[in-house]
Amino acid sequence: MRTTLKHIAKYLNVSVTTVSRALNDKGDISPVMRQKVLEVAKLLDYKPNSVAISLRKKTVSNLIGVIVPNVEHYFYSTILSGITTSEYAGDDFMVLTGQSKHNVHREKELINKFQDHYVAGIILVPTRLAASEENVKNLQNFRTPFILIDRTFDSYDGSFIQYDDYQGGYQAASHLIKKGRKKIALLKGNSDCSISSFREKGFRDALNAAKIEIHEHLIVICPEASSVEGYEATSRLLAHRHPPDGIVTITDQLAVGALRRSRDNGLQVPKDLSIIGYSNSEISKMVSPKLTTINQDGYEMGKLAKQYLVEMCLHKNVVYQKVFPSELITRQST
Amino acid sequence: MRTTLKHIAKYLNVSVTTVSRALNDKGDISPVMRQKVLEVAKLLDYKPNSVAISLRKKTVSNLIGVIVPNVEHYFYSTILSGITTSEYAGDDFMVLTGQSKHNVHREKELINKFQDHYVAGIILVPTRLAASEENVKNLQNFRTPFILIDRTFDSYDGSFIQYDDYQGGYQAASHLIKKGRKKIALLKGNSDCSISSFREKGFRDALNAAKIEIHEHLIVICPEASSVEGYEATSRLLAHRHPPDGIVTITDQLAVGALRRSRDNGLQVPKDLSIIGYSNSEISKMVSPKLTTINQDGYEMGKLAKQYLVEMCLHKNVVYQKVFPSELITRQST
DNA sequence: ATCGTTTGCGGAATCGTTAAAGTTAATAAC
DNA sequence: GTTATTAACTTTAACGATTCCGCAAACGAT
Repeated sequence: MRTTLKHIAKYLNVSVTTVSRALNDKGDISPVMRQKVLEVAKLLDYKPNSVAISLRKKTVSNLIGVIVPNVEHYFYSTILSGITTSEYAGDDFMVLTGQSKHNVHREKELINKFQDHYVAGIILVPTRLAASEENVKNLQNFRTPFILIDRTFDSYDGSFIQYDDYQGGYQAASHLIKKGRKKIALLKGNSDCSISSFREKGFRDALNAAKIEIHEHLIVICPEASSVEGYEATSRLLAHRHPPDGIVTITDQLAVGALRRSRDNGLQVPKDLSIIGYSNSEISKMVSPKLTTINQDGYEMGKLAKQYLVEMCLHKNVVYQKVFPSELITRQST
Repeated sequence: MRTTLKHIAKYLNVSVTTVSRALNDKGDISPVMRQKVLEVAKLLDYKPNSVAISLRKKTVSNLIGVIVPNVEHYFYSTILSGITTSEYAGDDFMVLTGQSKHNVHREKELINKFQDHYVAGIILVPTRLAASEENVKNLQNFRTPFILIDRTFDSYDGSFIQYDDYQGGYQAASHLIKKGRKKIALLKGNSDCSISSFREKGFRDALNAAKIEIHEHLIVICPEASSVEGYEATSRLLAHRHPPDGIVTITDQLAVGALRRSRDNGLQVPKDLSIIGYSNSEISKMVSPKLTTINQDGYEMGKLAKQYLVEMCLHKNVVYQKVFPSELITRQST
């Protein structure tokens, strides 16, 4: 049997309340008694029962809920890793994990279940879809603190952490321009994906600033942003009368697909064609030539999100907002 | 405020006990009353408070704990994905996630915290280290049902799910032999890693069965099993007086490193050198040439583990053991 | 009519903890 | 020396659910 407050109380012949107060150092308690209780607690190896605490306090537990679209995806898994690795001092939070699988309905369900379990707070990596906004707005009606990672919404004024996607797109395009590329293609995502839109905007602004013409036929939508799609899109691009000499992509997966297709076409990367990825994923370092890419450190985002969230649980009504500057990582593919 | 049993009871002017019994369909309750309670419960949108249930019933909750060495690792993240994706009927289990980071101490800590939270059961992917055995033995002393994934121990008689590593090593080596390779190298892991040992045993038996000499200098230990190590190990192998014409590896990462080094040496894969990976990871499909590898479907393992665990929670003292046959996936690198 | 059994429900205790209110005894105040 | 005040506890009551025990009505058997 686990040691409870009762055991300690009986041991010292005091009331349970006294023991509770001593351990929490809260309320009327004498230093002498406090010391005695602490000793016995250590002696009996007392560990607070978090379930009972949750029930009693109704919401403040040492549980946080995390929702990512997909744990298999490297970027999301690094976020999760940053959250679950306890580097943050005094941090014994447990992490409830759920995958939305880019399904808004499931996302909502998970949020509900988290609240059932009295989570202290929620870290949410919203779905790529615009519909996630509804869930976020709903979440704001409750007192459960939460923080968004990677994506936000226009009118959103709560806590969030993200990378500067506009700047990332700008940087990627500028890099290719600096390398002397003139016909630059873009493999982007769906139009209702705000991240892709921001990157595209940066891309366009960079080309405009350098007075380089934007060929709309070189801008291809790849909904899944997978390597297969990248392969096929590149296939079509290269078959065109005016093929590109540079390709900007919004994921490393797309870039890897583009890379494979280029090689299959007998092209040399980066001599004939420059390719730049996005995310600095594991794969970007393993393909050859290694991918130039835009860094996105999910681990750091996750770590910071947890720190923020813990602070938010402690002091209500605090808002943390952080935009990491994007960072170009130059390797062999450009 | 959330609806509780009390609310329903007051609404119907009956006792809380009756409501509880009606909802759980357990104990003395008349069909008429049961029906009435169910209706009101739906009307008031009653949802059971899992925290209160946990506290009262002490252990049976709808929470399970999962420990993987590292969520960033693709194989482990697919396992986690299989567990958290609720494809299993009537399954509203929440998942507590923790990373051991291959640290036995941390593994133990996580197990303790899971038990603090009254998890119904635990899914454990043990550390690569032999020391994990201690934690598992300890776990057996409690009544918390648990199941191991990927690794087990000699005397272990509890539930587990794994792939046949011996067969995998055998299959990988046999495949290269069939391709006419004579000087076959092995990039393996540390000696205290049982998985690596099993694969090595399969490898050796396959070579022996085919009467192919095993050159000990072609067997290299790569503790991290990373692509960098694969690159360096291959570097040394190729510099040898009798370089290999085939390389068996225990991870796709090692194989990718080997691939890169081979190309950097001007060798053609698979013409001059065959390389085979292990795990059928994302990367194995993205490099070029695409890697021949041994399949390990983490998603299926995770999914099954959860099914088993749920059953184990329902009917105590059931033991599930499953060994998936290994499966060769032939691609371009051999 | 009487007794035992079954059926269906209510009351109260309980899980481990916290919070509000109540109780001492010692100290301070005049 | 009587009355406030305070410090340091204890008692009691929750949080939301389950479960043991008890009780009354209904039923069947003798």
